[in-house]
This record gives sequence, structure tokens and C-alpha cells, in this order.
Amino acid sequence: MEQNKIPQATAKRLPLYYRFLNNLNQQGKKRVSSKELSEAVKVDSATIRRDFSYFGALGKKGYGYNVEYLLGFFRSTLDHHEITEVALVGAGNLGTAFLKYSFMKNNNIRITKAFDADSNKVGTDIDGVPVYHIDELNEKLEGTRVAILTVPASEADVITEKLVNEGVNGILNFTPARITVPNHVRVHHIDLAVELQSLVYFLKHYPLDKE
Amino acid sequence: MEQNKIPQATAKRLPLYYRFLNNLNQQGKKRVSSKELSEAVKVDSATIRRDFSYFGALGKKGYGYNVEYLLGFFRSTLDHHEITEVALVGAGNLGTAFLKYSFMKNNNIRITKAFDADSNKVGTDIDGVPVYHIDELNEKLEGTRVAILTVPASEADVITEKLVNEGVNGILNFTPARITVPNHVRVHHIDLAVELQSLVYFLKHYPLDKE
DNA sequence: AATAATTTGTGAAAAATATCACGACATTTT
DNA sequence: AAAATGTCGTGATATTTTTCACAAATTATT
Ligand SMILES: NC(=O)c1ccc[n+]([C@@H]2O[C@H](COP(=O)([O-])OP(=O)(O)OC[C@H]3O[C@@H](n4cnc5c(N)ncnc54)[C@H](O)[C@@H]3O)[C@@H](O)[C@H]2O)c1
Ligand SMILES: NC(=O)c1ccc[n+]([C@@H]2O[C@H](COP(=O)([O-])OP(=O)(O)OC[C@H]3O[C@@H](n4cnc5c(N)ncnc54)[C@H](O)[C@@H]3O)[C@@H](O)[C@H]2O)c1
Repeated sequence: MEQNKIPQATAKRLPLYYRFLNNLNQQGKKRVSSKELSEAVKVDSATIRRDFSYFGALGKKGYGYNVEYLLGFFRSTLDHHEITEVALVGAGNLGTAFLKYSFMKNNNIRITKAFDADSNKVGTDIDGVPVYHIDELNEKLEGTRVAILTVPASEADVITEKLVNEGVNGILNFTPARITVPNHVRVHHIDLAVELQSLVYFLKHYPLDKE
Repeated sequence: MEQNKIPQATAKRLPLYYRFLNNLNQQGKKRVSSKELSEAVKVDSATIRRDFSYFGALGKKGYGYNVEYLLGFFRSTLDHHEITEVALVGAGNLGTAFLKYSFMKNNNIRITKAFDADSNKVGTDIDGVPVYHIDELNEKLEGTRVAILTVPASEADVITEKLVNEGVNGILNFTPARITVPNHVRVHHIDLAVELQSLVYFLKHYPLDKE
């Protein structure tokens, strides 16, 4: 499984770097410095250089980085040649927004199937993605290992257990419930209410520079 | 502005604690230990105790924490008595999902107005929230200082500038663009594509325990 | 009343992350 | 060809965050 020496903080920034490099490449830019990149992605330039350095010497002193080369490097590092299929569970307000959004642009990830319990939704297509009944997980999951969870919080634990039983080992959880999973399953929580509240908290309690 | 000695990592967890304490309280629970809380929110119990300790000695040795007391404490710390109004800009797929979601439960934050450029949307109500034209920011913002940004990435910078000019100093940015703001404005980015990609990256490169 | 079991709060240590600052080298300019 | 400029890669340092581990206090049990 390669050298997992790369700090987690770095790993989280990789997709961000990748996207901006892709933008630059499409704009026809040939070279970029850590300083420029820093301004674009709002990450300190020393941090960017440090991040890149975990993968070896990718740049050239006095010049910067070759966009195309760096992009190719990240493409393979982020496994952008192979496509990862993702299932979405809970095609409600939030889930539907995700289904309608094409994550695919510059991206190797595709939501290819959705599951819901509502019979009005089951059997329909949302932007080309078929919606199956949650009881069909077993037949329709077909080896998909990653799921986006957008069901009501009260259902989160039950659905999680089902998903894990069917072999899912990665869950992006949008419900406010902190779900319990076995050790071999990784969960990332995105808690929108908490994000909003903590932003407000920071505004009130952490004064910023007066410009 | 009180003692901003509280670590940022702690501040980010406060709304999470608050929500779970609220749940416990509604369930009629009178006391809770850092260990129980830890299992519920998936944060190490020592971290929880440390977090709480920044606010003084809130618990009792051998007993734990009194739910009601702790809840009251957090309510005032998180300013849960006063309501913060938030504006949403870009009532598209994602924006509409937010408008339909009641953040209000257990929460002091309310999305009270939305702005869009689409004339089909302007003038309508989405779940009771009026949608105004983006050109009406000046008249309709009425002192709102926090905004959720769910416009297309290409519009992000222009809209941000407008918002900042109108006095907004906190932005929750869902666009993939890393927006540029003056020092006195705080931006939190939620980059859903990055979250999904980094989850997939971790799954491939960071082997987990085999249970 | 004595003993056992809990559980906090926190010093101290460890781990993770970010930043500084500069030598080395490449490019660009004069 | 020399000088000036730009930029990386990284050792060292600083900062932030997490975790360990235990005395002290409280509660529960016998
Ligand atoms: N919408 C938001 O802005 C928002 C913000 C923060 C958090 N969330 C969280 O995201 C989750 C989804 O929110 P939403 O607004 O889309 O809710 P929603 O009610 O619109 O959608 C939930 C969907 O899950 C489906 N569902 C219910 N039980 C199910 C089951 N057992 N199996 C499969 N599907 C089932 C419902 O039919 C519905 O389509 C919730 O947990 C919510 O707390 C949403
Ligand atoms: N939908 C998702 O799942 C998802 C996921 C990740 C990121 N995002 C990002 O979130 C943002 C919104 O996504 P979406 O799917 O809701 O897009 P959308 O196109 O459905 O919504 C965008 C809305 O912004 C409005 N708009 C356009 N220009 C405007 C302007 N100048 N002023 C005010 N309003 C304007 C449009 O009328 C539309 O209603 C995008 O930046 C997208 O990249 C969305």
C-alpha cells in the first residue's frame, strides 16, 4: 500500500492542488511557482513545497514547477486513471443536489447509483443515476465500496450497518449522527450545521485584523 | 472579545458537544462522563476533558458532568440565546437543499434571505425564505454579516466582493473557488469534491486495521 | 466506616503540523 | 560572462493538537 508516510494534512490537500493544477493546465500555463499556487489555493507556499517534497524533488530551483509534469504526477498519485464508483443513500434534498452535480469534471469519482426508501423515488432516474430501493442494496451495490450518506439522522446507524455488511468500507457521512463502524471502515463526517455554528463562533470570539 | 485562548481545534468541536448534550438532555439524562460522551461523538475522552477544562472546572470527580449545567454553560458560550441571521447566495441545487433544511432545531442560526440572479427564482419563497435579486443586496441584506455561498465557481469572486462591500464578514464557501477576501473577513471552505476525493485517497493509501 | 470503583483536571510527553530562513542552483538580465 | 534575481528543498524551529497517566476528589459498595 505504498509508503503511508505522507502526513494526513498533506493528503487532504492533494485533491485541491490537483484541481488547481488542472485549471492552470487548461489555461495553457506551463510553469507555476509555489508562491503563485499559494495565492490561488490559500495555503502557505512553504507548506506547499513541503507537501510536494514528500513525493520527491518535483520542481526546479529558480524556475518552479512544470505544470504538465506535476499534473501527471498527481494524476497517478491520486489514481486518476481509474474510476471510483460511489453509491448515494438517501435521495432527499441534499442527496438530490449531489446527484445533479457532476463531480466528474476533472474527477475520477462517479456517483453511479442511489438508494432510497421512498417508493415515489425508487425506480426513477435522477440525472441519469438510477434510484433503487434500500432493500435492494445486496443485489445492486455490486462491489461499490464507497457510499455517501444523506438519510435522516435517525436512520444513519441502521443504514450504516447494512452498508458495512455489504462490503462498503468508506462512508462520507452528512448526517449529524456520529456513526459507529468496525475498524476497517473509514468515515469522514461533514457536519454542515457544525460548520455554520463554528464559523459564527469564530466571528464572535476571534477578532480578525482590521485590514 | 473574551479570552481567545481557546484552541481553534477545540472551538470547532464546541457545536458538536452542544448538540449531543442537547440530545442527552432531551432524553432526560442527568449526568454524563467524558467516556460516554466520547463514544457518542467519537472524540477521545481526554480531548473532551481538555476541551472542557479551557472553560474551567465544569465537572465533578468521580461523577462526571451534570448535563443540564453543562448545556447551560455551552448555551451562553455559543451565544445560543441570540439569533444569528444568515443570507444564502445562489439558490440552485445545493442552495435550495439548505433552504429547505431547518438548521434551526437546537440552533441559533437562521437563513432568513436568499439571493439569486435567475429571474425565475427571484420573487419566490423557498420554505418561507424570500429570494431576492442579487442586485438588491444593498437594500435587502440589512446588516446580515454572514453568508453562505452556493453560486457557480466562476461567480464566486465577484459575488464575494459585493458581499464584503455590503459588510459581510463571514462566508461559508461551498464553491470550489478559493476566494480572496480582506483580512477582516473570515472564510470557511467546504469543498465537497475534495472531501470525496480525499476519502477515496485515504481508503487506497492508508490501510486500516483488519478489525 | 472503611474500602473499592469512578472520573475529573492537568502536568508532562508525544505527535502532528506549520513556518522560518537560507544554501544551492537555475534562469534572466545587463 | 558576470551579476542579479527567482525559487526550490529542507534542516531547524515554532506552534498546535493530542494523548498519557495519575493524584485528588467524589461516589458507590460492603
Ligand atoms: N439539507 C441540508 O441542507 C442538510 C444540512 C445539514 C445536514 N443535513 C443532513 O443530511 C441528511 C439528509 O438531509 P435532507 O435535507 O436531504 O433530508 P431529506 O428528508 O430531504 O432526505 C432524506 C432522504 O432519505 C430517505 N430515507 C429515509 N429513510 C430511509 C431509509 N431507511 N433508507 C433509505 N433512504 C431513506 C428519504 O426518503 C429521503 O429521500 C439528514 O441527516 C440531515 O440532517 C442536511
Ligand atoms: N450541488 C452539489 O452537489 C455541489 C457539490 C460540490 C460543490 N458544489 C458547488 O456549489 C455551487 C453551487 O452548486 P449547485 O449545484 O447548487 O449549482 P446550481 O447551478 O444549481 O446553482 C447555482 C445558483 O446560483 C445562481 N447564480 C448564478 N449566477 C449568480 C449570480 N451572479 N448571483 C447570484 N446567483 C447566481 C444560479 O441562478 C443558480 O440558482 C457551485 O459552485 C458548485 O461547484 C455543488
